[in-house]
Amino acid sequence: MKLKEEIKSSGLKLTRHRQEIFRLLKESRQPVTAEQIYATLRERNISINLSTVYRILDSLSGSELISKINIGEDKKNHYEYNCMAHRHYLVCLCCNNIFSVGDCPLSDYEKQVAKQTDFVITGHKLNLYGYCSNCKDKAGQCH
Amino acid sequence: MKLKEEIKSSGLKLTRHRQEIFRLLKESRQPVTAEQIYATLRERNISINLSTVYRILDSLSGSELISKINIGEDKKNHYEYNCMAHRHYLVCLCCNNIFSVGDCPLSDYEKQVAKQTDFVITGHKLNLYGYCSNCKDKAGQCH
DNA sequence: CTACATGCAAACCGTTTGCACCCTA
DNA sequence: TAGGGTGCAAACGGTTTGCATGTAG
Repeated sequence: MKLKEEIKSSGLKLTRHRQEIFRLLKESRQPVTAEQIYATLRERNISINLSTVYRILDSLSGSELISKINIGEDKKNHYEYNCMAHRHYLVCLCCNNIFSVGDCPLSDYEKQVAKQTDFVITGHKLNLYGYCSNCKDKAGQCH
Repeated sequence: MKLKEEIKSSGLKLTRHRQEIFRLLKESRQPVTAEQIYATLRERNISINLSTVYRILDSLSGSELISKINIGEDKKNHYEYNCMAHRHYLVCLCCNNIFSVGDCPLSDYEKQVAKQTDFVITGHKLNLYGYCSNCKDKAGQCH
């Protein structure tokens, strides 16, 4: 489905800003923050307010067009196009970029923990930390 | 080692407040937030300021007596006695309490992802979500 | 024309910091 | 008594909100 239809069919009004943000997320290979989106749009001479960025991210998440992810290292949220797949994240401790990983080794483990703890387990989050291929050689010099 | 010695031997001055907070964490079966610590101390008629709680949590973490954990669901940090073991967390979506889990199934997976992505992986965080044994029956009624 | 989108400024909430005073070692 | 610990109030940073105006359908 085309970008515009995706937005419309989720019941949201089609706005210049919504299109730009949704496109940006759809084309980005990595989850990004509200600030990053804001900065990118302004570089492209698209005038927008930060709170509008947040509101748009909210409405797109509400319609499940994108997902909000909470890595928790810094306090900033990240957002990515919602491909409807279960994902894990790879966080670079040097450049702070986040990469998505598709496969998941955990279904057996969930069952095992459920048994041990008497929890009903409904999901999980797994983040891996390290140094990406760009940063691995300068690991010592990072923040 | 006794509580007081643990604090002293890490180079920190021994204070009423530090003792109380460290003891509270050591005795708690669950990771807790700064606010929870603050509230508990005041219930016990120990007068303290929230910023002091944060400062003590900072210094205890700095000395590795406790660890700071960043679950990321709410934006609050949690703290727990540092048992020096690698841990994962079980978060109850109803009462928001956090439980620690000891065992970890991920070392093979780390190697596999490292190969696929050309990352140097240094660690990971795994959180499981669900309903604890107290809450599992009222899952529908939670926030 | 109406309901939702937006800009702006102010509020929010968890956490941190500056400064004056206090107390442990 | 010196240097770290503490209370208080104010700052901080990411995010949210109230209100007046703008715009898509």
